[in-house]
This record gives sequence, structure tokens and C-alpha cells, in this order.
Amino acid sequence: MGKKPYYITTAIAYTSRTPHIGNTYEAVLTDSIARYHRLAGEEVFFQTGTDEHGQKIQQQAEAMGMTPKEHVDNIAGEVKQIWDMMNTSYDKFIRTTDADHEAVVQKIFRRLYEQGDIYKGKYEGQYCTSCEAFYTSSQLVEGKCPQCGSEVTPTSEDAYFLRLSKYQDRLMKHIEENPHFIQPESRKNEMINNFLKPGLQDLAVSRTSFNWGIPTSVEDGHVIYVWIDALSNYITGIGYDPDGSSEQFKKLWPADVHIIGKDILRFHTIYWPIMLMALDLPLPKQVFGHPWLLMGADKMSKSKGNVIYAKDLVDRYGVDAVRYYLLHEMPFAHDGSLSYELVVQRINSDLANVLGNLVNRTIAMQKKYFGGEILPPTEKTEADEELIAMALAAPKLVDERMRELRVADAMDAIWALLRRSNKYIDETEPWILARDEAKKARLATVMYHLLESIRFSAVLLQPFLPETAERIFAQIQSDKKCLCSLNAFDGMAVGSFVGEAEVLFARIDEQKELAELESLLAEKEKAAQAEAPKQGGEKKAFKPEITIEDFAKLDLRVGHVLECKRHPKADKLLISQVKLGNEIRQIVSGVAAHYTPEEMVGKEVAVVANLAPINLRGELSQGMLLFADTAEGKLKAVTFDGSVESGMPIK
RNA sequence: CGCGGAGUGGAGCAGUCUGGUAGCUCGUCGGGCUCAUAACCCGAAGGUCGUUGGUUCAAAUCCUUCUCCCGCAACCA
Repeated sequence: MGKKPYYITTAIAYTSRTPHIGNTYEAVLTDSIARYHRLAGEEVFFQTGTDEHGQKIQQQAEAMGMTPKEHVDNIAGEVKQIWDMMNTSYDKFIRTTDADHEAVVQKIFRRLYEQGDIYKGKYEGQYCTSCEAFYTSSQLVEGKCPQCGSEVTPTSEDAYFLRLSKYQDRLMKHIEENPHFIQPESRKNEMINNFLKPGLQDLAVSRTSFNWGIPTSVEDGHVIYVWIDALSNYITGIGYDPDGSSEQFKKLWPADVHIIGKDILRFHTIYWPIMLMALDLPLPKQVFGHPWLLMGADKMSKSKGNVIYAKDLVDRYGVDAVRYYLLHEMPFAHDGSLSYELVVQRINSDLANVLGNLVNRTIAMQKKYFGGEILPPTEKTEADEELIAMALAAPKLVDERMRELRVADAMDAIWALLRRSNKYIDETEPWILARDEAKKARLATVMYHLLESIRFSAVLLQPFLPETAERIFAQIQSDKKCLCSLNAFDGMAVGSFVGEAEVLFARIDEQKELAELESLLAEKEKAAQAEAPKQGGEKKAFKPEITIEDFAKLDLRVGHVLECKRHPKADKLLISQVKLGNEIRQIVSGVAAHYTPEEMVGKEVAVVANLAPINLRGELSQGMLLFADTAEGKLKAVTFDGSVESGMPIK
């Protein structure tokens, strides 16, 4: 029996919008790991795909005047296109709207229901009339409202729940006994302390408020919670079936590693393992929450206007340059940053100078001195030992680091060899050897060593820069590409000829490039602004039409802010005392990030006066202050054209 | 005191578990070389490893005080 195939997955991409370069990173990272294991001779199965259900998607589709299916078809197409453009070598691209996936998810749900791990219950069951708020049973303090201590009454909204509590101890034990299960390890503590130790609440796994999801098949009107649906992809995609799984599933499961963003670690290290336990399946061996790519110091987001798409970069610099940047500039555990400036610098120094130039100068010399013919290395000296030793040690270094998912470190080992090769040229001074016919054998040896160490590098580069590796093989005219060819330093075929020299990565004039980008960006911004009013962003999509009667239900008033302070127990909230005519109300607003209390005092602002009061983290809020979103993601209070008496209606 | 992570030469990071002369890439400055994509090679400057106190013969590393940054959770009527 052979070894179990290596099964690796990305998280499936949520189809709410076109993935940006940060989302793309995950696919490239996973691809490099998958390719490495293939290179190492293992059978590999690499699955990726798209997550296409959920309320958010339904709403977006409606706002754009499409059916949800049309919307996700568009985005899924884009995702696949980008993954393909990045040269990711996935074996399966699953979509959660695939019929077979949907069918199996229904079976999973039914099976869990029938065995009692999913049960029907009430959603947000306890209502406190004095606070006008809902609480789950576990939030109650001695059976009473945690805020005010009064009696609560159970309410009834039907939902199905997954019994997380039943498996909690088993999961905790698993995490503690398998220190590599959650990577990087720092995240492990976060999960244990924040979620497991306080105790898991059973998870509501059905929804009735929308219908873009997989029906439960247990009760009409209930669709399956999107995470249950999405997580299942890792097993449905390879043929799991509660009634009898495929041979492929038996061969592949459990997954060796799920590569996911650190933001969804909770779903993959708590909900997913528990689902698997309930299904009586083994858990994935490892979940790696990779860091994020930041734009300079900011998280990439549309509202900040700093989104970069993979295509923008690939069009300018080529696939492998972008792959290099993503794979190499991301630290193992911290967030990495990206800017055009950094990309250009890396391309110049690492790809053009160190790698490209090394190959180029070597091929040029081989042609110049020997007409391209590769001669035998007959005059080895002590000066060669270090280079050869380093080349022979490189595969092991790369292997160790890749098995720890330290991709950037693995690449460093290759670059160390490339740098050493450049140094070797200076040490041996081939151009001087070439002047003396008597030193021809020595020159041939030096050149052989150079070509061979370039071949070593190219073999090892394949998982990271597949196209570039091929181009190097073409230039050195070698087809020895397997890891097994790196056991001895003698892979170049004596008597054969090198190919044509070709520039692998052209140097970029940084000043010129940045200037050009700046003007390009300005143009783009202009175009986006011109288009914005027509199209409207996803946030600006209009809600469905209402009648004047609907509008008349709102009681909008002019309010004067008399006092304002920060909420003592919530950093996003401000508490204002607002005068509405002869009444003074306390209103809580989530604008602490946008206004200081001092700025709020004295403002005349629009108020929703007849909104049901609610208790927000211990403070009563009797209404709502109105704010407008700005393009920069800020909030601006809705004020008036001149001073208006408080309490006056707005219509 | 909600939980967790981090603070290392101008920039980005490693080293911390298993104390023992502070390392890598980029940048800067000086030199060398000419096969090559103004590339490559060598050398130098630059850090009391955020702060306080402690353990030790010895602390970036272990314990502790404070501070700043980031993430997660809660809150956004």
C-alpha cells in the first residue's frame, strides 16, 4: 500500500465580490504547498472553490437586479479565472451550488438530526420586557436578565441547533493533545480562552429569514446555515456520503491541512471538528490560519479605496513576479504588507538581479567560451566545495521548511544558493580563465558547476515559480526536473548545448514606474468617481420601494444634543442626552470612532423618535441619531440648513 | 483589569521554547570586477533587542512593572 495522498484545501471563496489580491494570496500559498508535495513524489489532491449561499449574497443579487444564481455564477467565474491566471494547480473546484454538494449537505443535516445532534429549538429564547432585549439561556444570570435582573419570558422563533456542547470536552482534549492542529500556535490559545473555556453555546444551524440556501429537508422554510453548508465542501468535494462514501473519499480523508484566513479560524477549529465528530469522521490533521496582506499598514477594503486586484499586478509584472511577492513577503504569523513600491523593489533585487542576472550571465559565458557546449567538470578544486555542499544541502532545507508551511523561509534557502552562485563567479573569475587556453579544463569545470547549481535552483523553484522554472530549464537545456535528481551534483548532460539566453525578469525603473502608476491611479479614481453615481457601490444599492404610508410610520424629529459622554463599557458607543421639544432622551450611537463627545454637544441632528427603546450594554437608548456614510468610511451627523427648534418634525 | 499577539540598527523580518560574543534581506557609504539586466562580489557605518525591577557567573531569550501597537470577542437602534 502506498502512502495516503496529500489532501490540501483552501477555504472556499465567498462569492459576494471579486476577490482582491489578499484573497488571491491564499490560493497561491496553497498551490505552492500542493506543488511542493507533488514534486516530492507524493500523490496530491488540491481542492478549492466558492461559497455561494447566504443572506448577504441574496441581498446583493436583489440590489443588482439579478437572481442569486446569476450573481454567484458571475463571481464564481471570476474567481476561477483569477485562480487560473495565477497558475494554481487545483484538482477540484467545488461550488456550493453544485447539485451533488447540495444533496450531500442535506443528507448530512438529516443524519445529524436523526441521531439527535441537531435538534429543533427556539432562537434567542429569553426576552426581558424592561430592557426589551433577547438573551440566550446561557447569558442569563440566575435565570434573570443579566442587565436589570428582572424576570424574563421565553419567546419562540423556531430554529435547528447543533449540539456543540456535547462535543466540547472531546474537542478541547483533541486540541491540547495535538499541538500542531491549529497553526500558528498563538491562535490556539485564542480559541481555547475565548470560546472553549467559557463554554460553547449550541449553534443555530438553520435560518428562516431568507431562502438562498440549501433547504434542510427536515422542515420547509428552513435553509441550512451557510457555514454548515460551506464547511462540508471539504468532504462533499471528494465524495463523502453518509450512505456510503466514494473510494476517493476513503483514500483522501482526513485532509492533511486546511489553509484558511486567520479570521475564520473559529469556524474551522470549533464548528468543523464538531461536525466531523458528530459524523464519526476523523478530524483534519491541521488547520493553518494564514496572516493577511495589508496595504501599507491598512487592511484592504473597498471603502478605503486601496484595493488591488491580482490582475492589476499580473498585467504589469507577470504571474511569477506576483507569486514571488505573495509567497516571499508574507511572514509566517504576522500580517504582510503590499505596495507597488515594495513589489517593484523585490522584483528588481531578487528576481532581476539575483536570479535573472545569474542565469543570463552564465548562459552568455557558456556561449561565449564554449559555443554553448557543456564540457565535463574535470578540474575540481577546493574552491568549489562550498558551492557544491550548499547545493546538495538545499533540498533538505526546503523540505523541512515546507513541511512546517514556512514557504517564505523555504524560498530563502533557494535564494541563498543563487547568491552563493553569483559569488562563485566572482571567486573563480571565468573571464580570466578564458584568456588562457591552458586553463580551459578549469573553466569548463567552473561553468559546469554554475549550470548545475542553476539546475538545482530551478528544480526547487518549480512549486513557487512554475513558469520561470520552465524557462530556466529551457535555457540550460535540461529535463532533469525531479527532486530525485538533486542527490548528486552531476545532472547536467555533458556534450549537450545550452539554449538561447532570455531575460527572465527585466529590471524596472522604480522612479519612472511609480510616477506612471500614480498618474494611472489618478485616472482610475476619476473614472470611478464618474461612474459611481450611475452604478452605486454595493453599499449604496437601493432598498425596495415603499409607500408614503410606510414612510409615515417613521417619526423623525429635530434633536439638540445637550450632553454627550463615552459609553463606559463599549468603545464604539457614545451616550447623548438629546432634547426633543420638552422631552430629554438618552440616545446611544455607535459613532465613537467618528465623533468625540465634545464635538457632539450642541449639534442639531435628525432623530428617529419612535424607534423602540433598547438597552445597549447597560445603557438605555430611546431613539436613533442619523448619520450619513461618507466615501472614506466616516460618519457625518445629519444636521440642518440653519438652526431649527428641537422637537420639530421632519418630513 | 474580556482574551491573545507583538515592540530587535533607516525599512521588512529571524533569533526567544532548549539563557552564553545580535543575524538575514533591502537601503546608505567606500572599494573591487567586467561574464551579465548600471547587474555581481568585498568591506564599512548603523541596534545598551519598548520600559522597570528581579533570577543567574551570564538575559533579546526566564520571572516582574509600566507603556505603545495590532488582532479576536462584546457594543454600532
